[in-house]
Amino acid sequence: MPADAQISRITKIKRTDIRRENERLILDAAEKVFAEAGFGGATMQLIADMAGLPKANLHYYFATKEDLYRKVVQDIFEIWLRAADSFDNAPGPAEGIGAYIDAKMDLSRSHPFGSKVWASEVMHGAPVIQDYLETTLRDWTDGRIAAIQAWIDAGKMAPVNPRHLLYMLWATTQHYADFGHQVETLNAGRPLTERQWREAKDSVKAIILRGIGVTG
Amino acid sequence: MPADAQISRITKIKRTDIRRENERLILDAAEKVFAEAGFGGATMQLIADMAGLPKANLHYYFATKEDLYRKVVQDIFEIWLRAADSFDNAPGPAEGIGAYIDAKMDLSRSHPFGSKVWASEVMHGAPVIQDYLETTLRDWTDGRIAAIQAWIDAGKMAPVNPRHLLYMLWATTQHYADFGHQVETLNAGRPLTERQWREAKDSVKAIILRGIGVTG
DNA sequence: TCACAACCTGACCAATCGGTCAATATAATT
DNA sequence: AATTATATTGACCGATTGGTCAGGTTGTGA
Repeated sequence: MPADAQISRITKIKRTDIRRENERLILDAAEKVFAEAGFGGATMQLIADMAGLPKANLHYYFATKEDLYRKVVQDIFEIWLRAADSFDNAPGPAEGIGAYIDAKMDLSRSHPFGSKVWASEVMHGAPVIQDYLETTLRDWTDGRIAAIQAWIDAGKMAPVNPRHLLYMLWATTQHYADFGHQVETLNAGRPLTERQWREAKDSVKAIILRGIGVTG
Repeated sequence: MPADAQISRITKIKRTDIRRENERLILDAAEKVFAEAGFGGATMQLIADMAGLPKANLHYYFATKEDLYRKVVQDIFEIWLRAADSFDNAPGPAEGIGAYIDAKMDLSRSHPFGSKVWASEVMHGAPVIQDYLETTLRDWTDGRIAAIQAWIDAGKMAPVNPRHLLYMLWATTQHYADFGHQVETLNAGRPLTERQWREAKDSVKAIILRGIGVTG
């Protein structure tokens, strides 16, 4: 019975490992609780229970609830931005936008909690990441708008408003995470299967790519 | 100075008027506070202050915070469903879906708080309106899917997956309410002008209608 | 005018919240 | 082995929360 304990006690546990592992435990639990209850509804006690640590231990690693929340939101934002790499180095909209839709849809599936935390943060006026919106996100958006406009000027796609196209991409792909519960309810209460996820991705890509005048 | 008071004191105030007016005051304030702070972050005191009533008065009209919240969510759901009328009695997808986009976009503009409350409710697992999702919403969705499928079968639009088309319509139109703060930030921090709202609606309609093979 | 019902509200309460802290245990360093 | 830095935690605290209630005010129908 104490076999596990024996083993884990034998393996050397370094200081840095302890910190890294506990911070990971806490951040994962926090992401889930913040997503399911919102910032106001989340409690440090609930996060502690889910992380399997005493509440006081959370405050050892993260001074305040807001600090913990800020870290969760920032982590999500970075993952979210990294999906934008799909956009770059693409010869045309079919590849660039197609790959971006795939990447964002995959993120909605793999990081549903993070997506909800982000949505909640923005919905409540972005009290924590307002500066990111005004700097990083604005720059990123301007860059992609320019890229899309270049495709339009090159005759590679229909002359749609690039900004609203971006909004449509964000909204549609994140819908499958943020409104995942609704999607699941309308799917006989069952999560989307592998096949259904493919169908969703294909449907979104088909409508949007045709919508911007790109033949699949 | 007490002129106003005089006037309002002269006009007969009926019992039913009092109840109706106060419930309206409370519901409007609640919708805004729930939208901006979430259910957990909202406080009865804050709602009371915004409504200009003592906190105890709120509990006279709504027994609990959850009762008040439930009423807010149900009201939004009905308004939300009513926008679906645009869909009906339409000869084809160009009129039906075009009008639906217009209606939902107008709702995002006129009822941004309600949209956020709904989004928040669904994101948190629909603890209050789960039964509505399983009955009313499911029926409504099935009906529209059948209508879209009929259009497809009649050769009036491209053979896209009707369900995912609906999700795209919901996601895109509500994005302008739920992520309104982000949209505003990316618009130099200013709310969309009348002209910009038209541009948004036209862009969404253009991409989607072309995306489903309907020539504008 | 009167009696009743609806409406109003300051004061209060138990429960829960985020956060603190002193005491202890564990690992790293010398 | 001794010392120091890091990690752990139960117990605690002031503040805030949703909700209650007794006692008052106001409208209404007889």
